[in-house]
Amino acid sequence: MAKSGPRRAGAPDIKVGRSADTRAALIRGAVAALGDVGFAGSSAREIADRAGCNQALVFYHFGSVTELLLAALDDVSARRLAAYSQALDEASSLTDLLESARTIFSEDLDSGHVAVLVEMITGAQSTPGLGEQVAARLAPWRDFAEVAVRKAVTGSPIALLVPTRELAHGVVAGFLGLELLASLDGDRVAALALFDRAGQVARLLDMAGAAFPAEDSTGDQT
Amino acid sequence: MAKSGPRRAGAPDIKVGRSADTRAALIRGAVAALGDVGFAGSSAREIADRAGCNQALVFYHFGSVTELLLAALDDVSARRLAAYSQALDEASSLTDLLESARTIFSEDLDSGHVAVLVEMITGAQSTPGLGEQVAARLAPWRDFAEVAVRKAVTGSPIALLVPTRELAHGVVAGFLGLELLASLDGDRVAALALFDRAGQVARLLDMAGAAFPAEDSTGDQT
DNA sequence: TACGGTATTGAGCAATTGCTCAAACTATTC
DNA sequence: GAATAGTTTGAGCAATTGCTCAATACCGTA
Repeated sequence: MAKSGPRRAGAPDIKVGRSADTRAALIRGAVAALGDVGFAGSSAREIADRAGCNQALVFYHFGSVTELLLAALDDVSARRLAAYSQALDEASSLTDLLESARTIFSEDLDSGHVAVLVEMITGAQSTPGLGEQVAARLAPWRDFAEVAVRKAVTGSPIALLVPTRELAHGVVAGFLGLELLASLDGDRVAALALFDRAGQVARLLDMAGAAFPAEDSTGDQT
Repeated sequence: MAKSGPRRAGAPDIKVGRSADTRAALIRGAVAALGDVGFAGSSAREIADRAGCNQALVFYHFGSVTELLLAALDDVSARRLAAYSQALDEASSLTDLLESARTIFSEDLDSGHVAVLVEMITGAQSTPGLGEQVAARLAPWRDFAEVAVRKAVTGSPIALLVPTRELAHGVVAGFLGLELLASLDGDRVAALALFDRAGQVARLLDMAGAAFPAEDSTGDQT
């Protein structure tokens, strides 16, 4: 939660007091609940129990369960976005960037942050109107993607695609130990994409060749 | 008013009279409900309304809502699997097979069958134990994959991967008009896979070259 | 027509949900 | 200590859920 900057306006200041701790605890409880029992199971009482407080506080501080879940999404999304942005800034090559993104994503997986994104994206389907709100909350990722594209060379927003593709893969492959889909490891997905788009392999390979001069030598761009 | 007839259509008002008809109507209602209001919204009353019968019939015929949803999954899965299997039998080449699979998948998308699979896979997460049952119901796909692998040449279960990859893509990209992810069209996903796995491109290309003697017939943009 | 089993219905129960509310607690300032 | 504002609590309401059940409509058969 890097809140750097001398003066940063824009964040709506809420009443400061003991309530800040409660808010934080509720958000942490929401993140934990989303990971453990999913979107459908994340009721006000479930979250409040994990936060160690009364369920009425959910409505006192956030107005509704949905708003609390969106706040949790914001929290996780901002944390992830900040990490990827920093990796983008510090990367000296695409290979470098890819490696950083993969490390960050792995950490996010362990911490359950990926689960929060997946649950909010998928769970929003069951609540009319929530999908648009989730999309709005994730809008900063698109801005990030544009920056990443400009910093990259090929027009492929690789820095964005890494987390989103992994997310897409995780959504299906990670579900409930579903053997069929879980058996599709990354290599097979890549192989599929190749076979599925065999007609475009040559063109893409040209691009890949430009971006990756050799397998282990890092082509430097910036 | 509605006459009984085994005509699969979108009209949800079906008069029930006999047991078999009621069962079929309930399954159709479940398929429609899963597509329209998702897993969480597919309650017994919601499904029964779409089937034009009383909600108690859900429990009379299927024992529980979950069993009805699983029956709907079976129905859709069997239909899809049969279509893909026939395409696999009749295909004279992998390119041929790929084209057939794509056509079938497109039809499944329009008919809402893909939505049923997605909803059952994703929604099962919120019900403890349901994930394993969904996995068990989808087990025939793995057997199909093995047959497909044997009939193919490269060891890549392309006929299976086509629907599952499209499914994975659709799960994320199709969600609620989520602009960020929806902008990831197939070409970009393929491009990502290439960039992400640049080190394996050469090996995979060799396999592709063996599998696709003449690949330009797909008419895709080059 | 009467009978017996099947299919269907509406009412209703227990549990859970999001959410409200009045009372009670806490911390700060007089 | 008292007043005030902010925070927390437990009870409770209306709606919805999965599911049960007794009553009844339906249908083939005797």
